[in-house]
Amino acid sequence: MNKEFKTPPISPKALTDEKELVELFSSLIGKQFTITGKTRTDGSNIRKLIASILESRDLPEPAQLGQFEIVPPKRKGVPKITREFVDTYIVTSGTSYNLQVWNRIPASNMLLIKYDSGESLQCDDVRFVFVRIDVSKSIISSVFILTPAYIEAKFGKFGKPTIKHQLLISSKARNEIYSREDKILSFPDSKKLSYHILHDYNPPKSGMVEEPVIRELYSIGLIKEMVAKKLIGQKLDAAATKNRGQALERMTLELLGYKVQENDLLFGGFPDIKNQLLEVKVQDSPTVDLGKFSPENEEMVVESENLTTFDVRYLIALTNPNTEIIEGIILSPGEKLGELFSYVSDQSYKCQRSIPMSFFDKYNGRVVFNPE
DNA sequence: TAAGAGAAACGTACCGCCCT
DNA sequence: AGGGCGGTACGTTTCTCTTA
Repeated sequence: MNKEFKTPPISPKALTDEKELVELFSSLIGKQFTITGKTRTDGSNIRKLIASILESRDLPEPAQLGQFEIVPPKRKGVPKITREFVDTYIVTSGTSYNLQVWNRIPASNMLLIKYDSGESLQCDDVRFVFVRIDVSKSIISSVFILTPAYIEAKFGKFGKPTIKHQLLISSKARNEIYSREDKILSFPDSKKLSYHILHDYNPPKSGMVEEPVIRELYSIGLIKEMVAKKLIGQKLDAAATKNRGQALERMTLELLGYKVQENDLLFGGFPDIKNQLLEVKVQDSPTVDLGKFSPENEEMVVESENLTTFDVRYLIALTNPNTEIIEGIILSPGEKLGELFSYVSDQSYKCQRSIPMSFFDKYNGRVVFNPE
């Protein structure tokens, strides 16, 4: 996408008005667009397509450097097509569309661009451009230009922001683990746990989703022997579950002697195996998605036993992306993770709003702005 | 300064629980 | 039963840093 789009317009008044955008986008209707199935790629292609339409004529005049300030750090939450204050979304099939807005509260008046003139562009000024694809014909069937206020008025408020923490394991660290004899990098349990937990195996007394009791937790050393060593070289069959995280969780549970129930497996609590205060993660890219909880900051996990994210044991399986075979394992209490790997500094969050597909169906073949 | 490598960002699918 | 909501998974794009 043209770098020009990154510069905001000289003034909010310079933005192309929505009526004109409707005209512009009308050329897209019926145009061929083939979905690759790679979500990130498709989203990017849609953005490029919209950008190409916008730059087919004169863009709004750019703001001069130094006359404005981009408020959020690293321009997080600022619409990608900043010059026109447009974000693009791709709508395909299904019964409802899950609109996910990243790193800003969509309908708020939070500042995104602050001009020296005193003017500003805010979250609620962003224009949402939805491109609806008819997947059976691989064509664009309609385009919607909607404002956050309209979306909230019509479909309800956006959900609460949900945070996602990430951890990075560099290829250097990964290779160091691969080069070890047993392919396992492990650390002792936190002090709080170490005095009480089990070092010798006894079959579990309770179900995997039940609150843990310190005295019945298996030590990291024991987990290493019973689980980690056996997992090395195993293949995570992604086809079977479509979800390798669950495949790993299942294998771990079986190795520990827990009865595996499908429902329990799908229960997305924290940590995954609550009864063992154990979180299992699969990683083949450098990024590990930690979800809502992160041991970057100490947070209470089990109130009754005073256990925190620092005590949670993380089992991270390093897989070969080509073969899906586990080639290394990290076993560490949360408190140590930060010493070994780096946290993504500021977390990202998103706000969601589902929109029934019937809404998009109503305007087939048209380009509309805040219809009705 | 350009290319390549590494780090970071984030778009979309999908899932289960909860409420109506 | 069905939709809304909170949440996770996945993996590519894109930004940024490093190196030649």
